[in-house]
Amino acid sequence: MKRELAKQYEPGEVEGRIYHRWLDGGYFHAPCDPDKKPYTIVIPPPNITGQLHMGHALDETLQDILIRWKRMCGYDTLWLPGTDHASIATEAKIVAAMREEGLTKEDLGREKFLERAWDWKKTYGGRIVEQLKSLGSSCDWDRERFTLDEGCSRAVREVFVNFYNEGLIYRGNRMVNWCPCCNTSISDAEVEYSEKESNFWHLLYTVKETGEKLELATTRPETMLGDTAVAINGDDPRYAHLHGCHCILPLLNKEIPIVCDEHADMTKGTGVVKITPAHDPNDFEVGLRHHLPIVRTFTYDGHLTGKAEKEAADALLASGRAAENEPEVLDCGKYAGMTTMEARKAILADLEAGGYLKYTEPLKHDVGTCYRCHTDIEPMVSKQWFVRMEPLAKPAMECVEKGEIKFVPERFTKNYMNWMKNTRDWCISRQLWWGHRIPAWYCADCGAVIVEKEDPTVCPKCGGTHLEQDPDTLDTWFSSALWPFSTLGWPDETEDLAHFYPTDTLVTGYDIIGFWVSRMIFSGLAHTGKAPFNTVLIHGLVRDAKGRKMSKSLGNGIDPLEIIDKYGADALRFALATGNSPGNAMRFSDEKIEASRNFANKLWNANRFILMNLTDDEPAPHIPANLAIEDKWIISRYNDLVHDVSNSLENFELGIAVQNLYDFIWDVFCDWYIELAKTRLNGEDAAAKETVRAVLVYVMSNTLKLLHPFMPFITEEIWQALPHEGETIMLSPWPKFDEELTFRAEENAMERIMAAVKAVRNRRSEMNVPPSKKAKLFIETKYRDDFEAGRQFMFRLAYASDVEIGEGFPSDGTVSVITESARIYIPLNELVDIEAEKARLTKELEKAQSDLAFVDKKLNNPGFVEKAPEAVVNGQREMREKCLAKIAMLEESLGKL
RNA sequence: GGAGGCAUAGCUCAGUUGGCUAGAGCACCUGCUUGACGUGCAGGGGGUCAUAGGUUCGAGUCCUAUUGUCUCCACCA
Repeated sequence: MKRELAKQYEPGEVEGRIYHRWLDGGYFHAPCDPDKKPYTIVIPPPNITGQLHMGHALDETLQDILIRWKRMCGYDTLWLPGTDHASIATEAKIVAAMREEGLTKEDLGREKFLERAWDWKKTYGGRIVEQLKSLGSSCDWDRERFTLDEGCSRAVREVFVNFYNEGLIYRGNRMVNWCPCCNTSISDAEVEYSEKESNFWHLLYTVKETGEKLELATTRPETMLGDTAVAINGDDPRYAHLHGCHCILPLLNKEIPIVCDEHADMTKGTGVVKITPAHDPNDFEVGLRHHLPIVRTFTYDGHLTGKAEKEAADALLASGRAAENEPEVLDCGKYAGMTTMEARKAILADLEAGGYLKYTEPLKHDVGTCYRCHTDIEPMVSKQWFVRMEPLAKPAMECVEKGEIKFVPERFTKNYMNWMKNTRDWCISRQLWWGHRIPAWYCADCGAVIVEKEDPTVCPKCGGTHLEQDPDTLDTWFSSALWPFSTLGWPDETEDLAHFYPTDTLVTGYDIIGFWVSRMIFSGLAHTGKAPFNTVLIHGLVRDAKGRKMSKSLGNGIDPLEIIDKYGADALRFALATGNSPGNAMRFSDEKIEASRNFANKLWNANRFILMNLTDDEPAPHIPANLAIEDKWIISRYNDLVHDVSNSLENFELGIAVQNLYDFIWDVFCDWYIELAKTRLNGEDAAAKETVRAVLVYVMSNTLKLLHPFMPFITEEIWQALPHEGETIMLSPWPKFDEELTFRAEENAMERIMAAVKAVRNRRSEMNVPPSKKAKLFIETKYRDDFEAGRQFMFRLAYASDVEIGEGFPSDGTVSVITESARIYIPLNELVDIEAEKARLTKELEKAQSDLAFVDKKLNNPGFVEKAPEAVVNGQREMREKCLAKIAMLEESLGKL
């Protein structure tokens, strides 16, 4: 039982050993026991390409705290882990690696490419999982999932087909955000805006009918070849005479109509706008309203279109199978094949030469970029698959309005609602290979579109066998949206699904409320009829010590693995939980992690002390008979701690729970109780020794349980070394607040003794009396019993050589120390300066009198006495009594001098 | 343009439904080989809680405005 512990805590040696013991014990596995209440969290699946960063570390720490706490509370607790295939991110990395070898996707072909991708997943997907383990995450690894595994893929297919049949998924030509670097469409949510320097180019288009020059400005002159109209506002008096007229498009000498549209804002610029339906989201809408031709002039990889592209498009249009809004393609002639930037230069040069460029105005504006590669986004009309959002968003908003899902902190509800309200149809197809392939087939014979759960071989319309599957894959977030139920076996009605779904708490950063949280909510409601979780706990981002976002480009990222290596996973977790309040950003600094490491070490040493005092056959934790006053005090304080920590956890106030634990362990237990305990431990009374050992073990082992969710490794290691019952602290029952363990009278008595100790120390320190110089203490008090009980502590804690409790002590050659409950004379003869004593006591008296005045002001206010809660008023009355007592003693002492 | 956060000690931040005269860590100053710990112990200095109003018996906490700062969303011919 008894074990020597090292002088300093060495996390490296402990953590791996303990984690394996937990794994071997199967403690993380949720049994799916129908008799127990479930508590479920699904992990936000990290990307397989990812490396553990501080954001993950925070996210996982918060989840593990909740999970370990609920598990100890007796829930059938499931923390379901897994990873995300991260289509764009992964594909981009593999393509980049292939480029090193001089290979392209096309060189390999789809099948070989996917083989590579799966190899990649095997290598790196495992890495992030191992990193999660090093944090101490108590995930049920038996249930680990991957968004592209068989089950998740089946769920994706089910959802796609159902939505398609319900008309909630459709395919069409729409304006999408195109990334010419990733070569794929991306959703609105995936566009990031950043400010860039550019220009307004003021162009002149000639009006055919009047010959006048119409001035308009553009930031994107390279799109002008695709202009199919010029818009003015119908109410604009400046251009009333132009209704029904036409412009001659420069360079192409093409006639295009002047249309009246509300999009043209009279107050901006000249009030004239060029309309390029194929390459601008607003212009696309204008084009639809006025039935303008849609003329595409860019290729999907960011070049200007030429003869080949035009011929292909013409053929499609001629075939009669083109979808609605199928764009025409322009052969851009001399500009064909140029990149958009090259084309901008060439076209501007030609416009200037032709006298069509009036002037250039410098401008800073926000440009949309791809959130993965930060290439400028090209708005393009393109044929894609979309999810119709309006019918899905409605119930998703209602469910949050009705409180079925609660955001913590609440203010993020607004964020969510805002996103849901403004969202447009979700573009879900991606021109990528790594992902869930769209389950749609096109019949080459009749052009039918077939969307089915099983791969079709024959066209159901014409019986033809020339079927071709859509080459595109789905947005990564399409499968993540199903994560809370696809991972539990949906669409099958599994036991896991019945028991663990809906899940309970979702923990994530505010940055993916739109990407992920909202999509899980509408998906859960649409497919399972239930909200996928009841609480969304939002945390902020982890920033560096200067408050900057940690990022690769800044190179200021702190690697959590290095921190674990140096300080231990417990210290990292504790640092991340400390001072963390929901939704707020937190900075990570060396001081913080060092403070946490020091705390772990403090805890470790407190237990070294306990262990070195225990006997070889120390009994299991229990509350012994014959408790001393200080035992009742610490047990009562501990009991309050149980209440406070439990309460804070219930309210997701993890930072407050951590603070409570820190203060109790360090200030209350170590700095006071252990010191108080030494008196008996070093004494000769065997029975008293037995009692104090039992109290030390009882309070410590239970406090370890409260701390366990935050610092799982060290608490397990110490708990095992102490007398204990059960295999692991992980599965020991969470302490309960017990009315029987509240001893307020003893708490008050101890407070009086401790106040006296502090006052003596303070006085001695002020007078520069070293601890080695002991002095006798004369104590006058009306709490005689309390001080009799506490007299023994005066020797150790207040440097007393002797203690006398009584009355009428001499004031000559002594200093008097006055607390609310006692006057203590310390004979320090040669050190005493009567004048200084007078001055000090006078100052204290003034302070006490002003304190009294402060209290009286409140108590003399009828409004306060009538309206404030009784407890608050009584508190003030007690305070008044204490002030009066102190004043009386101070006055008496001054009188004696 | 819309929405939201933050503003508290030299620094980084807590402060739970308004209720003892505002706390912690770090830094700073003074003591200490106190038989668990110097990653420690004891003591100390340091804040008119951004500004101005308001509600209330009572405001760091709630409301309004202002200033500074950060973030998100939208728009940008």
